[in-house]
Amino acid sequence: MPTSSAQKPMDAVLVSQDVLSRLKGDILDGRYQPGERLRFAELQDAYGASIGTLREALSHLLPEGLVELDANRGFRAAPISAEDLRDVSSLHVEFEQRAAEASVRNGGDAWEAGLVLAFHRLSKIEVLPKEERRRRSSEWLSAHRGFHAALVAACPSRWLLRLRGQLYDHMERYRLISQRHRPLGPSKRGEHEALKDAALAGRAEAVGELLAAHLRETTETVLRHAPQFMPRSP
Amino acid sequence: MPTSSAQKPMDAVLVSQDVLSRLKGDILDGRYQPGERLRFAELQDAYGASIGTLREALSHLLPEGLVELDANRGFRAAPISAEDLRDVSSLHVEFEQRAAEASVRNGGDAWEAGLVLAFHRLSKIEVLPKEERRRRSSEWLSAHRGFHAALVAACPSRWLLRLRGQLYDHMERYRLISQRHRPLGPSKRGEHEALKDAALAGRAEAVGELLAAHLRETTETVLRHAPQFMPRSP
DNA sequence: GCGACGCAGATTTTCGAACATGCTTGCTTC
DNA sequence: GAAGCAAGCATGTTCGAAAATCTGCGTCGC
Repeated sequence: MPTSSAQKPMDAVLVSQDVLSRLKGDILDGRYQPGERLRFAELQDAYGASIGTLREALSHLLPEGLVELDANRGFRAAPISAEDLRDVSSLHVEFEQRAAEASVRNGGDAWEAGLVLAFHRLSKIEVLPKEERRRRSSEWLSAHRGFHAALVAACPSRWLLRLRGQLYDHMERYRLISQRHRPLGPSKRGEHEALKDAALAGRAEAVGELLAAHLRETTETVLRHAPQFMPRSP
Repeated sequence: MPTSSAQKPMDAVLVSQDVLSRLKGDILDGRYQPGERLRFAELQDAYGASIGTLREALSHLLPEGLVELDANRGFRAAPISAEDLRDVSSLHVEFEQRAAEASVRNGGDAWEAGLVLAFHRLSKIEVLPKEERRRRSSEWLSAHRGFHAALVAACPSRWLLRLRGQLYDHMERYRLISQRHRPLGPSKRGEHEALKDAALAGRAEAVGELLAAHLRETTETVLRHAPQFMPRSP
């Protein structure tokens, strides 16, 4: 059941786009239990859109693998499993690494500026005390996403970026779901800074290795807490 | 403009699913010009479904990258370019190769049976004279898709398979679009047979290499004819 | 003559209601 | 008492029309 969808403003031009981004955010947040049925009546209350519009948004999420549909039984939030997590993670690490290395090798002034800006934004939140960081978690989420996006932004392969994006979403979902069942971990500001510095120094291979380690550690943490929120044993 | 959507029966339980598969097929076929606007009035005539249902199907195609949407201006068939083709192709070759190798190493009896069956179905069409093959191209298309799907079916990574599928679709689109501007090439029955034999013999690496060569050659052919159907120069 | 304004017409976007389907419950029957 | 059936309810699916938006064209003013 949806606790509440925290977002309220619609910056999107289209209602369907607005609903889509809020719905997607809520699924990534774990506001809907994996496997939980997504009933239109509840969705209408939560997002204030008609059934048709909701259907459109859910159909968009279908090929991304965030919801599932069985005929005449409606939509469900996609299930999770340790096996799926390992699958997603291993591909995500690889893609993120490849995209980042290509990005560093290809990046120009605009890319550097974007990276510095994104790091600054993220850093400002990560230096705060743990309590404050927890309160502003949605801000951190957006900044963190922005930083990693900025890092790979100069990758010339549009398709690598697109696929990376899909995998990033699913990893974020696992991360957020697990975070509801464990205390907030320590800030990773140091790792992000090292990433930024190596990237600006043009050390593509170093960036790739730092990134892989950074991501793998996160996956390990999530897997370690898996028994608390996963369907069956890992 | 849609010449005509050849399919007629709806085997799907849901109208929206039926419309989706027909629409997707027609876009892959190049029945809609890349970049062409997809007007609801025409779509209603062609598929006999309401606007809402069509919108649902188009929304599904959005994250797959087969259509694009700009606010209040409707949907368009995704554009194509030589650059995009090279991007899609290089990732597709790699994924197909990795999935196939993993599949061969992992495959059991059911996989072997499926592969033999799929090859048989494909082979029966590919041995026909060129004229006959041209007439039954949609049958060949389905059989060809089935063969390559059977080859990678035993790959244990669901995500590798999913991403491979997305790339396969886009490559098929380029292949079909280019085929409207060039004569039908020679049958590739030999290559498919070699692929099947190597796979059944468990020679994973050989399968990967044969497959990569097989796919790269197709891409080369398409690129060679690119000036005839691509927006600007290759 | 040129540009801005504004009125149709066409098109997209959104909604609410009709229709179909699946599920549950209570009844009947063996 | 249990199995099978049927009616009723809940839910998903599809449609057609209303509201909002854009586009093209003619007109007016400078």
